[in-house]
Amino acid sequence: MVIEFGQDRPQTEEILEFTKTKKADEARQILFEELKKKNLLKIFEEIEKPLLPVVKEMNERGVLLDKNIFKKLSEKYRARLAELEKQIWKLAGVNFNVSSPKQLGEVLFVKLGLKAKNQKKTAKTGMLSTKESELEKLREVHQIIPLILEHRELAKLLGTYIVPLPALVDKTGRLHTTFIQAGTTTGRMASREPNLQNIPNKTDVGREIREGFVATPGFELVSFDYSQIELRIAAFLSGDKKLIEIFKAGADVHAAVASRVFNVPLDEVSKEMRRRAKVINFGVMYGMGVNALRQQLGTDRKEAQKFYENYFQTFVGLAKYLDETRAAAARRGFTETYFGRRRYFEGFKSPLPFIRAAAERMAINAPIQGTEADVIKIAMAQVAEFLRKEKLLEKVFLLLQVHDELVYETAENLVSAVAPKIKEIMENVLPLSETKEVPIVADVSVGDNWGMMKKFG
DNA sequence: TATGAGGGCGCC
DNA sequence: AAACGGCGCCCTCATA
Repeated sequence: MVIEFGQDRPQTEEILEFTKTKKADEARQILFEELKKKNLLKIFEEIEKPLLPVVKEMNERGVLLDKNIFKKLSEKYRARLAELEKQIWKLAGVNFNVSSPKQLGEVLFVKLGLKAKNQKKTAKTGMLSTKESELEKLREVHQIIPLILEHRELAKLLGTYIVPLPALVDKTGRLHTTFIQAGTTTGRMASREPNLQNIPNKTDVGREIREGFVATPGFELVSFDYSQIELRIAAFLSGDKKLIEIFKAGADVHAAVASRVFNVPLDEVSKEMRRRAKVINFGVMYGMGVNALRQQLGTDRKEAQKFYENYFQTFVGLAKYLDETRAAAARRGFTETYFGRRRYFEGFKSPLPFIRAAAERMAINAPIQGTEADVIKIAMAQVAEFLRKEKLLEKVFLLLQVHDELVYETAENLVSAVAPKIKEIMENVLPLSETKEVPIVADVSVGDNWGMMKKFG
């Protein structure tokens, strides 16, 4: 029997229907047989099961919001948005809904007649796209463009975070998401209603929103961030000698990669060289091809091709690993993380090359992203166990998990004692003996709110 | 008024 | 055209 559930939180009735049984006990048997068959009992018993109460507690604790901050931001950005709209309408010579891609496209591409040489079209309807990367191409062409981009950013943040979030807090001012433990195909968790795994962080405006996520009085927020964990995982999964050496040396990984690929001494690595290395370092783990690389780097095809080749000629172990992962996934129909978590694929059976290529990219990413998910899940449960043993359950609370980051709320007087312990637990889920000596590192920061955190230690 | 598709974008 | 993995949610707009 091939089980294809595709549901992250099935109700009991749905489980019974799915297993075609009437009794919960029988359904349980059937599901465990399936786990056994897929070699997933260990993942369930050792990673997911101990995590169940931890996720439950995290959902129930919630995070305190400062409504005042949201109110101020709301007033400020509503006003700015109105200003922008007025200016945009004036420059366009017509009043229209700036938030409507259809109307905006009409204004930009027909009325104003703007067009860059590589203006992309949308996938389904073939209209000229107004997405940010396309508008960037027109930034210097017309003064309306920067106004639209600012409008986009503010409208997004206002509509998605600033207005909705404070309306969702409970009587005590706390906001509760639902973390879904089995929310993704790779093993990562998901967060819903609201999603607290995509709170803005990139721009200054975005970070202001994080300042509204505050510590309970008497507590501090303490955040632990795995540093470049996916790339470290790629290094030890692939066994790539050079990449492993880079991490063992503990230097700036993107700069070090640039130094190797461009064949220049570390101190001669330019900003641009580092930027390019960073793009490909990330791209590799997503199965990026030359074309996507070219697009991201903003270079021509030839240069991107050369860079791509240099990269894989430098990191031959990584190249070999990626090839083998693709091949094994196609042959077996699934991939496995370091801990044995599987992801199954249908795409390899498809006659359509595009579908098979998509399956290959997913197969490249799944073991890396999935191992990251395994590691942080193990850490969450181990930290919880530590807090239990040390009788710290009323002093330290896990609030959020954001894939490679854990945010705890810690009684002020305990931060300096507890933070190093949590850091240590996180870093030793995988000891050096299991990572081919690649260190797993977590950076710690502390603050009264999530927007202004200071490096700890 | 409710629903789903489409375009778009926030995070890791 | 898409061409880079994993998510959830917003607004618009057509349709029921």
